[in-house]
Amino acid sequence: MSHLSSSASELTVGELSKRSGVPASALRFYERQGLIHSRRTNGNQRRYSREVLRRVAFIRVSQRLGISLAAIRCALKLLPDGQAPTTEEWASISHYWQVDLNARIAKLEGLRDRLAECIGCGCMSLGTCELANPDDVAAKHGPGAFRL
Amino acid sequence: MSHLSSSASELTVGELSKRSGVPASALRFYERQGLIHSRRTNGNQRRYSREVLRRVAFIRVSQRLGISLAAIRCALKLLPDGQAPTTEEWASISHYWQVDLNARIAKLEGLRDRLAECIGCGCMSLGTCELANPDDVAAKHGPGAFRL
DNA sequence: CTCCACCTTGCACCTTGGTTCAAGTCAACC
DNA sequence: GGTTGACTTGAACCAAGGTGCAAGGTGGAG
Repeated sequence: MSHLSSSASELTVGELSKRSGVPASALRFYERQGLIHSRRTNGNQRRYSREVLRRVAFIRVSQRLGISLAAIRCALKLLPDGQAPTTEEWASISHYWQVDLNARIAKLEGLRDRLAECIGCGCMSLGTCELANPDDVAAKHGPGAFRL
Repeated sequence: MSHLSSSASELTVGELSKRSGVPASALRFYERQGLIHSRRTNGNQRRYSREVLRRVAFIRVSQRLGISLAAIRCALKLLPDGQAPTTEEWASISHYWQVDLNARIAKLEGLRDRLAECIGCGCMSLGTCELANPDDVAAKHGPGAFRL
Protein backbone atom coordinates (compact mmCIF):
# COMPACT_ATOMS: atom_id res chain seq x y z
CA MET A 1 0.00 0.00 0.00
CA SER A 2 1.12 3.48 -0.61
CA HIS A 3 2.14 5.90 1.96
CA LEU A 4 -1.10 7.86 1.92
CA SER A 5 -3.74 5.22 1.63
CA SER A 6 -5.58 5.42 -1.65
CA SER A 7 -8.57 3.55 -0.31
CA ALA A 8 -9.25 5.69 2.74
CA SER A 9 -12.67 7.21 3.08
CA GLU A 10 -11.16 10.66 2.83
CA LEU A 11 -8.91 12.05 0.14
CA THR A 12 -5.85 14.26 0.43
CA VAL A 13 -5.58 17.09 -2.05
CA GLY A 14 -3.08 15.08 -4.08
CA GLU A 15 -5.39 12.10 -4.27
CA LEU A 16 -8.33 14.26 -5.25
CA SER A 17 -6.12 15.83 -7.89
CA LYS A 18 -5.10 12.50 -9.37
CA ARG A 19 -8.59 11.07 -9.34
CA SER A 20 -10.30 14.14 -10.74
CA GLY A 21 -7.54 15.09 -13.16
CA VAL A 22 -7.62 18.63 -11.78
CA PRO A 23 -4.32 20.18 -10.63
CA ALA A 24 -4.00 20.59 -6.87
CA SER A 25 -3.41 24.30 -7.38
CA ALA A 26 -6.81 24.55 -9.03
CA LEU A 27 -8.44 22.61 -6.21
CA ARG A 28 -6.97 24.96 -3.65
CA PHE A 29 -8.19 27.83 -5.79
CA TYR A 30 -11.74 26.38 -5.91
CA GLU A 31 -11.67 26.03 -2.16
CA ARG A 32 -10.61 29.65 -1.72
CA GLN A 33 -13.50 30.58 -4.00
CA GLY A 34 -15.93 28.58 -1.91
CA LEU A 35 -16.75 26.00 -4.58
CA ILE A 36 -15.57 23.01 -2.54
CA HIS A 37 -14.90 22.43 1.15
CA SER A 38 -12.60 20.29 3.23
CA ARG A 39 -12.05 19.24 6.77
CA ARG A 40 -8.59 19.85 8.29
CA THR A 41 -6.46 17.34 10.15
CA ASN A 42 -4.74 18.24 13.42
CA GLY A 43 -1.74 19.13 11.33
CA ASN A 44 -3.80 21.51 9.16
CA GLN A 45 -3.91 19.32 6.08
CA ARG A 46 -7.01 19.12 3.88
CA ARG A 47 -9.16 16.02 3.83
CA TYR A 48 -11.93 15.78 1.28
CA SER A 49 -14.95 13.56 1.53
CA ARG A 50 -15.72 11.38 -1.46
CA GLU A 51 -18.66 13.42 -2.68
CA VAL A 52 -16.27 16.25 -3.44
CA LEU A 53 -15.12 14.11 -6.35
CA ARG A 54 -18.55 14.44 -7.94
CA ARG A 55 -18.68 18.09 -7.06
CA VAL A 56 -15.39 18.68 -8.85
CA ALA A 57 -16.68 16.72 -11.83
CA PHE A 58 -19.72 18.97 -11.89
CA ILE A 59 -17.53 22.06 -11.76
CA ARG A 60 -15.35 20.91 -14.66
CA VAL A 61 -18.29 19.91 -16.82
CA SER A 62 -19.92 23.28 -16.17
CA GLN A 63 -16.71 25.11 -17.01
CA ARG A 64 -16.47 23.16 -20.21
CA LEU A 65 -19.87 24.52 -21.11
CA GLY A 66 -18.48 28.00 -20.69
CA ILE A 67 -20.06 28.74 -17.32
CA SER A 68 -18.06 31.03 -15.06
CA LEU A 69 -16.93 29.93 -11.64
CA ALA A 70 -19.11 32.67 -10.15
CA ALA A 71 -22.19 31.19 -11.78
CA ILE A 72 -21.15 27.67 -10.78
CA ARG A 73 -20.76 28.84 -7.21
CA CYS A 74 -24.29 30.26 -7.33
CA ALA A 75 -25.59 26.95 -8.63
CA LEU A 76 -23.76 24.96 -5.97
CA LYS A 77 -25.23 27.14 -3.25
CA LEU A 78 -28.63 25.81 -4.19
CA LEU A 79 -27.54 22.32 -3.24
CA PRO A 80 -27.64 20.78 0.24
CA ASP A 81 -24.60 21.65 2.34
CA GLY A 82 -21.45 20.00 1.18
CA GLN A 83 -23.30 17.37 -0.78
CA ALA A 84 -22.66 16.44 -4.35
CA PRO A 85 -25.71 16.98 -6.54
CA THR A 86 -28.15 14.13 -6.83
CA THR A 87 -29.29 13.11 -10.27
CA GLU A 88 -32.41 15.25 -10.06
CA GLU A 89 -30.53 18.28 -8.80
CA TRP A 90 -27.99 17.85 -11.55
CA ALA A 91 -30.79 17.67 -14.09
CA SER A 92 -32.39 20.79 -12.70
CA ILE A 93 -29.21 22.81 -12.75
CA SER A 94 -28.37 21.50 -16.18
CA HIS A 95 -31.58 23.01 -17.33
CA TYR A 96 -30.24 26.45 -16.48
CA TRP A 97 -27.06 25.61 -18.29
CA GLN A 98 -29.08 24.63 -21.34
CA VAL A 99 -30.98 27.89 -21.29
CA ASP A 100 -27.68 29.70 -21.07
CA LEU A 101 -26.17 27.73 -23.94
CA ASN A 102 -29.21 28.39 -26.09
CA ALA A 103 -29.02 32.08 -25.34
CA ARG A 104 -25.36 32.18 -26.32
CA ILE A 105 -26.08 30.26 -29.49
CA ALA A 106 -28.91 32.60 -30.40
CA LYS A 107 -26.68 35.59 -29.80
CA LEU A 108 -23.96 34.23 -32.05
CA GLU A 109 -26.48 33.38 -34.74
CA GLY A 110 -27.83 36.89 -34.58
CA LEU A 111 -24.34 38.30 -34.99
CA ARG A 112 -23.61 35.95 -37.86
CA ASP A 113 -26.76 36.98 -39.67
CA ARG A 114 -26.13 40.66 -39.18
CA LEU A 115 -22.61 40.17 -40.40
CA ALA A 116 -23.97 38.49 -43.53
CA GLU A 117 -26.15 41.53 -44.22
CA CYS A 118 -23.30 43.81 -43.43
CA ILE A 119 -20.99 42.18 -45.92
CA GLY A 120 -23.54 42.88 -48.61
CA CYS A 121 -23.93 46.50 -47.69
CA GLY A 122 -20.26 47.15 -47.05
CA CYS A 123 -21.30 49.83 -44.66
CA MET A 124 -18.76 50.16 -41.86
CA SER A 125 -20.04 53.66 -41.57
CA LEU A 126 -20.21 53.92 -37.81
CA GLY A 127 -23.43 55.90 -37.83
CA THR A 128 -25.77 53.50 -39.51
CA CYS A 129 -24.40 49.98 -39.12
CA GLU A 130 -26.11 47.77 -36.60
CA LEU A 131 -22.93 45.89 -35.90
CA ALA A 132 -21.00 49.07 -35.26
CA ASN A 133 -23.67 50.35 -32.89
CA PRO A 134 -24.37 47.85 -30.18
CA ASP A 135 -27.83 48.77 -28.95
CA ASP A 136 -27.88 46.16 -26.26
CA VAL A 137 -25.54 47.87 -23.88
CA ALA A 138 -27.00 45.95 -20.94
CA ALA A 139 -25.87 42.55 -22.14
CA LYS A 140 -22.58 42.61 -20.32
CA HIS A 141 -23.42 42.80 -16.60
CA GLY A 142 -23.55 40.40 -13.66
CA PRO A 143 -22.14 36.91 -13.46
CA GLY A 144 -23.43 36.52 -16.95
CA ALA A 145 -25.14 33.23 -17.15
CA PHE A 146 -27.28 32.35 -14.21
CA ARG A 147 -29.32 35.27 -13.12
CA LEU A 148 -31.83 33.38 -11.01
CA MET B 1 -13.81 77.49 -33.96
CA SER B 2 -12.74 75.16 -31.30
CA HIS B 3 -9.37 75.03 -29.89
CA LEU B 4 -8.28 71.92 -31.81
CA SER B 5 -9.83 72.21 -35.23
CA SER B 6 -12.51 69.62 -35.78
CA SER B 7 -12.40 69.90 -39.55
CA ALA B 8 -8.67 69.37 -40.12
CA SER B 9 -7.56 66.57 -42.39
CA GLU B 10 -5.90 64.87 -39.46
CA LEU B 11 -7.44 63.90 -36.16
CA THR B 12 -6.05 64.21 -32.67
CA VAL B 13 -6.57 61.27 -30.35
CA GLY B 14 -9.39 63.13 -28.62
CA GLU B 15 -11.16 63.80 -31.91
CA LEU B 16 -10.77 60.22 -33.02
CA SER B 17 -12.15 59.16 -29.67
CA LYS B 18 -15.23 61.36 -29.98
CA ARG B 19 -15.92 60.40 -33.56
CA SER B 20 -15.39 56.68 -33.09
CA GLY B 21 -16.93 56.45 -29.65
CA VAL B 22 -13.84 54.61 -28.44
CA PRO B 23 -12.08 55.93 -25.30
CA ALA B 24 -8.72 57.56 -25.97
CA SER B 25 -7.10 55.11 -23.58
CA ALA B 26 -8.31 52.25 -25.77
CA LEU B 27 -7.01 53.98 -28.90
CA ARG B 28 -3.58 54.36 -27.32
CA PHE B 29 -3.78 50.71 -26.35
CA TYR B 30 -4.64 49.68 -29.91
CA GLU B 31 -1.70 51.68 -31.14
CA ARG B 32 0.66 49.99 -28.68
CA GLN B 33 -0.69 46.69 -29.95
CA GLY B 34 -0.02 47.66 -33.54
CA LEU B 35 -3.65 47.77 -34.65
CA ILE B 36 -3.60 51.41 -35.68
CA HIS B 37 -0.83 53.89 -36.47
CA SER B 38 -0.30 57.61 -36.22
CA ARG B 39 2.10 60.29 -37.28
CA ARG B 40 3.62 62.50 -34.58
CA THR B 41 3.74 66.28 -34.52
CA ASN B 42 6.93 68.15 -33.59
CA GLY B 43 5.62 68.22 -30.06
CA ASN B 44 5.17 64.41 -30.06
CA GLN B 45 1.40 64.40 -30.28
CA ARG B 46 -0.50 61.81 -32.31
CA ARG B 47 -2.21 62.73 -35.55
CA TYR B 48 -4.41 60.17 -37.22
CA SER B 49 -5.36 60.15 -40.86
CA ARG B 50 -9.05 59.84 -41.63
CA GLU B 51 -8.93 56.23 -42.74
CA VAL B 52 -8.05 55.27 -39.19
CA LEU B 53 -11.67 56.06 -38.40
CA ARG B 54 -12.78 53.18 -40.61
CA ARG B 55 -10.04 51.00 -39.24
CA VAL B 56 -11.26 51.58 -35.72
CA ALA B 57 -14.81 50.83 -36.83
CA PHE B 58 -13.57 47.56 -38.26
CA ILE B 59 -11.80 46.72 -35.01
CA ARG B 60 -14.88 47.38 -32.90
CA VAL B 61 -17.20 45.43 -35.17
CA SER B 62 -14.79 42.52 -35.11
CA GLN B 63 -14.52 42.65 -31.33
CA ARG B 64 -18.27 42.63 -31.10
CA LEU B 65 -18.23 39.39 -33.02
CA GLY B 66 -15.97 37.95 -30.34
CA ILE B 67 -12.75 38.14 -32.32
CA SER B 68 -9.61 38.72 -30.24
CA LEU B 69 -7.38 41.71 -30.84
CA ALA B 70 -4.62 39.30 -31.82
CA ALA B 71 -6.77 37.86 -34.61
CA ILE B 72 -7.87 41.32 -35.69
CA ARG B 73 -4.24 42.38 -35.88
CA CYS B 74 -3.52 39.38 -38.12
CA ALA B 75 -6.42 40.33 -40.36
CA LEU B 76 -5.31 43.93 -40.58
CA LYS B 77 -1.81 42.86 -41.57
CA LEU B 78 -3.32 41.44 -44.75
CA LEU B 79 -4.42 44.90 -45.78
CA PRO B 80 -2.36 47.51 -47.63
CA ASP B 81 -0.12 49.58 -45.35
CA GLY B 82 -2.01 51.92 -43.12
CA GLN B 83 -5.07 51.82 -45.32
CA ALA B 84 -8.58 51.16 -44.17
CA PRO B 85 -10.11 48.10 -45.77
CA THR B 86 -11.93 48.56 -49.02
CA THR B 87 -15.36 47.06 -49.39
CA GLU B 88 -13.97 43.96 -51.07
CA GLU B 89 -11.27 43.48 -48.48
CA TRP B 90 -13.81 43.90 -45.73
CA ALA B 91 -16.00 41.30 -47.39
CA SER B 92 -13.11 38.90 -47.68
CA ILE B 93 -12.05 39.26 -44.06
CA SER B 94 -15.66 39.02 -42.96
CA HIS B 95 -15.78 35.61 -44.53
CA TYR B 96 -13.14 34.44 -42.08
CA TRP B 97 -15.15 35.94 -39.27
CA GLN B 98 -18.21 34.05 -40.52
CA VAL B 99 -16.33 30.80 -40.57
CA ASP B 100 -15.19 31.50 -37.06
CA LEU B 101 -18.69 32.33 -35.87
CA ASN B 102 -20.07 29.18 -37.44
CA ALA B 103 -17.39 27.10 -35.78
CA ARG B 104 -18.20 28.60 -32.40
CA ILE B 105 -21.92 28.05 -32.96
CA ALA B 106 -21.32 24.44 -33.94
CA LYS B 107 -19.19 23.89 -30.87
CA LEU B 108 -21.86 25.30 -28.56
CA GLU B 109 -24.53 23.22 -30.27
CA GLY B 110 -22.45 20.12 -29.79
CA LEU B 111 -22.04 20.90 -26.11
CA ARG B 112 -25.73 21.60 -25.74
CA ASP B 113 -26.65 18.30 -27.35
CA ARG B 114 -24.22 16.32 -25.26
CA LEU B 115 -25.53 18.03 -22.19
CA ALA B 116 -29.05 17.01 -23.15
CA GLU B 117 -27.94 13.38 -23.39
CA CYS B 118 -26.02 13.71 -20.17
CA ILE B 119 -29.00 15.01 -18.25
CA GLY B 120 -30.88 11.88 -19.21
CA CYS B 121 -28.14 9.56 -18.08
CA GLY B 122 -27.22 11.47 -14.95
CA CYS B 123 -23.71 10.14 -15.29
CA MET B 124 -21.24 12.64 -13.88
CA SER B 125 -18.98 9.69 -13.39
CA LEU B 126 -15.69 11.18 -14.53
CA GLY B 127 -14.51 8.02 -16.20
CA THR B 128 -17.13 7.55 -18.85
CA CYS B 129 -18.83 10.89 -19.48
CA GLU B 130 -17.91 12.70 -22.67
CA LEU B 131 -18.54 16.07 -21.14
CA ALA B 132 -16.24 15.26 -18.27
CA ASN B 133 -13.55 13.95 -20.61
CA PRO B 134 -12.87 16.56 -23.24
CA ASP B 135 -10.10 14.67 -25.00
CA ASP B 136 -11.92 11.44 -25.59
CA VAL B 137 -9.39 9.72 -23.38
CA ALA B 138 -11.87 7.36 -21.82
CA ALA B 139 -13.69 6.55 -25.04
CA LYS B 140 -10.86 4.48 -26.47
CA HIS B 141 -10.37 1.67 -24.00
CA GLY B 142 -13.88 1.43 -22.66
CA PRO B 143 -16.27 -1.44 -23.30
CA GLY B 144 -16.80 -0.58 -26.92
CA ALA B 145 -19.77 1.43 -28.09
CA PHE B 146 -20.77 2.50 -24.64
CA ARG B 147 -20.86 6.24 -24.72
CA LEU B 148 -21.78 8.37 -21.70
C1' DC C 1 13.43 8.27 15.54
C1' DT C 2 14.51 9.23 11.01
C1' DC C 3 13.40 9.91 6.29
C1' DC C 4 11.15 11.72 2.59
C1' DA C 5 7.11 12.40 0.01
C1' DC C 6 3.46 15.10 0.54
C1' DC C 7 1.29 18.93 2.63
C1' DT C 8 0.78 24.17 4.14
C1' DT C 9 0.96 29.33 3.29
C1' DG C 10 1.62 33.56 0.88
C1' DC C 11 3.25 35.98 -2.89
C1' DA C 12 4.46 36.84 -7.55
C1' DC C 13 3.26 36.11 -12.11
C1' DC C 14 0.51 35.04 -16.61
C1' DT C 15 -3.15 36.50 -20.35
C1' DT C 16 -6.70 39.84 -22.40
C1' DG C 17 -8.52 44.28 -22.87
C1' DG C 18 -8.33 47.75 -21.13
C1' DT C 19 -8.89 52.17 -17.09
C1' DT C 20 -7.01 55.54 -14.02
C1' DC C 21 -3.53 58.34 -12.14
C1' DA C 22 0.42 61.56 -11.61
C1' DA C 23 3.63 64.41 -13.48
C1' DG C 24 4.94 66.82 -17.10
C1' DT C 25 4.35 68.97 -22.13
C1' DC C 26 1.90 71.15 -26.25
C1' DA C 27 -1.01 74.10 -28.78
C1' DA C 28 -4.46 77.41 -29.46
C1' DC C 29 -6.64 81.58 -28.16
C1' DC C 30 -6.45 86.31 -26.05
C1' DG D 1 3.35 85.88 -22.88
C1' DG D 2 -0.07 83.65 -20.17
C1' DT D 3 -3.87 80.66 -19.43
C1' DT D 4 -6.20 76.48 -20.18
C1' DG D 5 -7.54 72.31 -22.13
C1' DA D 6 -5.79 68.59 -24.56
C1' DC D 7 -1.93 65.88 -25.00
C1' DT D 8 2.35 62.75 -23.47
C1' DT D 9 4.46 58.82 -20.68
C1' DG D 10 4.88 54.98 -17.47
C1' DA D 11 3.07 52.48 -13.79
C1' DA D 12 -0.45 50.55 -11.08
C1' DC D 13 -4.76 48.31 -11.04
C1' DC D 14 -9.13 45.44 -12.44
C1' DA D 15 -11.50 40.78 -13.53
C1' DA D 16 -10.96 35.46 -14.33
C1' DG D 17 -8.81 31.45 -13.73
C1' DG D 18 -5.43 29.93 -12.50
C1' DT D 19 0.40 28.42 -12.20
C1' DG D 20 4.85 28.26 -9.85
C1' DC D 21 7.93 28.96 -6.15
C1' DA D 22 10.12 29.19 -1.52
C1' DA D 23 10.12 28.19 3.13
C1' DG D 24 8.50 25.44 6.40
C1' DG D 25 5.17 21.64 8.62
C1' DT D 26 2.98 16.66 8.52
C1' DG D 27 2.58 11.87 8.58
C1' DG D 28 3.29 7.14 7.52
C1' DA D 29 6.98 3.42 6.67
C1' DG D 30 10.87 1.30 8.31
